[in-house]
Amino acid sequence: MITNEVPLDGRTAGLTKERLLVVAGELFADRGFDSVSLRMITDRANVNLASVNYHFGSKEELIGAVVDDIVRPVNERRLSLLSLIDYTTQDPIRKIIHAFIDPVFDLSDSGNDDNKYYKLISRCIASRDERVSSIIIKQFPEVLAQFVSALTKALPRINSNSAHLKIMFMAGALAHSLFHYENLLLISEGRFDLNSTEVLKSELVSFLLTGMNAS
Amino acid sequence: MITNEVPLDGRTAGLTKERLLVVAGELFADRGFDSVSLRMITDRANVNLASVNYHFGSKEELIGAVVDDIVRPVNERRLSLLSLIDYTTQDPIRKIIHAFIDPVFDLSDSGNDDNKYYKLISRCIASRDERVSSIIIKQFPEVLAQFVSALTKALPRINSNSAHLKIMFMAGALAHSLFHYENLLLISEGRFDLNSTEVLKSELVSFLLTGMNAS
DNA sequence: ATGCCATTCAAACGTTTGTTTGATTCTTTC
DNA sequence: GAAAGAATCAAACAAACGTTTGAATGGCAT
Repeated sequence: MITNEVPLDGRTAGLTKERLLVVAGELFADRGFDSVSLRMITDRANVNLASVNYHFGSKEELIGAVVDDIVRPVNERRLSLLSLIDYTTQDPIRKIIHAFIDPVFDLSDSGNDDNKYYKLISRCIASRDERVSSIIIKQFPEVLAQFVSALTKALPRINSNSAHLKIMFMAGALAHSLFHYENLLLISEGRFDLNSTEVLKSELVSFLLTGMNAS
Repeated sequence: MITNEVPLDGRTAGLTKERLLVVAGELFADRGFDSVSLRMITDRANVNLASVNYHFGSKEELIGAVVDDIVRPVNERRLSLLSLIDYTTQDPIRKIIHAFIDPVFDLSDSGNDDNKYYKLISRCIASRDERVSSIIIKQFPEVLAQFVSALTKALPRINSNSAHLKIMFMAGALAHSLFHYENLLLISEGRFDLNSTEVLKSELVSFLLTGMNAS
């Protein structure tokens, strides 16, 4: 047997590919997927235009890689946190909510509030772009089903329809507030003292907590 | 004085412009603003390609007209409903919520659940596209401020930050659930008996109602 | 040193995009 | 009926896009 493993190892390789992922993520977060051209990405990354197609095959696959890179770990962490919940203890609903939103807030870029990860993940969650949502949709039914199941355990009286909808409400509130967090700061012109997303998070949790318990 | 009013009256005029607005709205609702080309629009509307630039000046202004046509009436109706609230009576919060979401649900296209208006307005509300959000942002601070004020009247103990955020949570939950309503039906493969958006609406109201009252 | 292979590069490709042009058609007004 | 102006039309425009090509580069094993 020949060692066909690791065909592209780390001589200088991986550097360009990595840089493309990072830069593309930054630009996508700021301007969306369509408005960003490959030339913007490769210029800013100081790599050749053709390297996108060389390393990823197409722009669509680059988008897929960027989206998957940020969405997959979030969903895996969500399911992981969800599986740890002990429904016999107090306040399982609060834990369900944290299982859903914490992996998103934990994407924080070293406490920087102008966080590219926040914008990018909220763009992904709320995306109406077919190329993006096809990736989300691929993972989300499993996530959705698990959270519906968890909600049913925590609230035996809830029906499936209601549980599904409540998860969607939670996803929407999370994505929307996270994306427009900056705008909120601007609109308020200083009157607003949300000096960190911690305030946003705690407000969101208490909002969702009571909402989940709604009849 | 000459009658310079009504320079373009209704001989045959207005027909093409109207048709463009309608068709563009349908296509934008389905595929987003970027993915839809002027040729798709003019072909489906059976009008000449150049008529977009003739009647609207540019694609961007067409988008603006479509968005404004659906968003402006909604926001005006919201403020109108809000101004009618008597805060001395019972349950003012419920009325605030209805003032925010009813004008959206009332866009219903003759009871048709596959509603282009729902998709379009939720695309507008949750849009991360600069061309769209610039229009939304132009109107929203006033709407936001009024609803924050209303919330403060109904809940004297609430602070401004919290009120701002809760309005955003409401907007996010509304837009997200409305847009993914169809997907929810698909994912559930029939187990889901949300046979009308009425169920969605009532679930949303009760979710928001308790959320608004959260400490 | 040689051959090999992954990577990079400049250049060009073919499409599609929004937009503009100039002629034509139609309606209204005098 | 003739002049005027609004609206429509086919055609072409320049620009930007994602993609492909073929040569050049560089490191590594033989």
